[in-house]
Amino acid sequence: MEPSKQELLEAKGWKIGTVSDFLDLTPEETILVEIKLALSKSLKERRQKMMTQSELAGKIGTSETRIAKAENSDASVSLELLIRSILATGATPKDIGQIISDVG
Amino acid sequence: MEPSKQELLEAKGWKIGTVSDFLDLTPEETILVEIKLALSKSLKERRQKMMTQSELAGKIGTSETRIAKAENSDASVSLELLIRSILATGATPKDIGQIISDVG
DNA sequence: TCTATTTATATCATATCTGATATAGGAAAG
DNA sequence: CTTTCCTATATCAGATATGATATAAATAGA
Repeated sequence: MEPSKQELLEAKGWKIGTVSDFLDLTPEETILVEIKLALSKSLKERRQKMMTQSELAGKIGTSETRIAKAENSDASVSLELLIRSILATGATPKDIGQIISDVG
Repeated sequence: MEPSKQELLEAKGWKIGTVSDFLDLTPEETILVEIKLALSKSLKERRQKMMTQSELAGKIGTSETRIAKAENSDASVSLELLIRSILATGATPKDIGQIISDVG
């Protein structure tokens, strides 16, 4: 994905469904973005129920900064960090599979 | 994940279930590795049914080289490239969710 | 209010991942 | 044996993601 296209991840409050109309994303790129947004949203919901961003960061050896970015769909956060973070909330592969399945 | 731990991804032919005994992986790290292995395996199966590595590479603007590495669970391949590759085979979020759910 | 805690944003050097290139192995057909 | 096509592996410069640090903005409680 090109840098310019990752900018949509910074459009935090935007309604999904309008993003691919605004930027010229292929269907596959759109799905990938929606998967990332869904993972970010789920991470925030799961994490808030049980611990602070700092605590979660400690579990996977990263910083509170990066967890905040992950939960806010910052473009600098990879799928890998999103998945690692969600796993640190106790999510199972089934949980993660469900989040992704629900995208579409 | 530390570089040394990514080496297990190079243990291509190994039986899953023995890897976390050999390397000192946390349960979360083990799950992440297993997710990557499952995605690699699924990518290869799906792609082989419909096109060559070069054709798939062309669809997402990468090289045959990287698709070969993705299908062989090379440690240099990110989750992002794996997902982008699988999407290029026509996989839906439900397909991908199912692959990950099946991990455990 | 003040203070402590949590979350968010910016910057940066380093680490990791990338596409590209070169090259070789392997399989199928002539 | 060649040739052709497909796949695998190694290397590398440049791009992207990383953890760390600093700082500010919320949020909550006294």
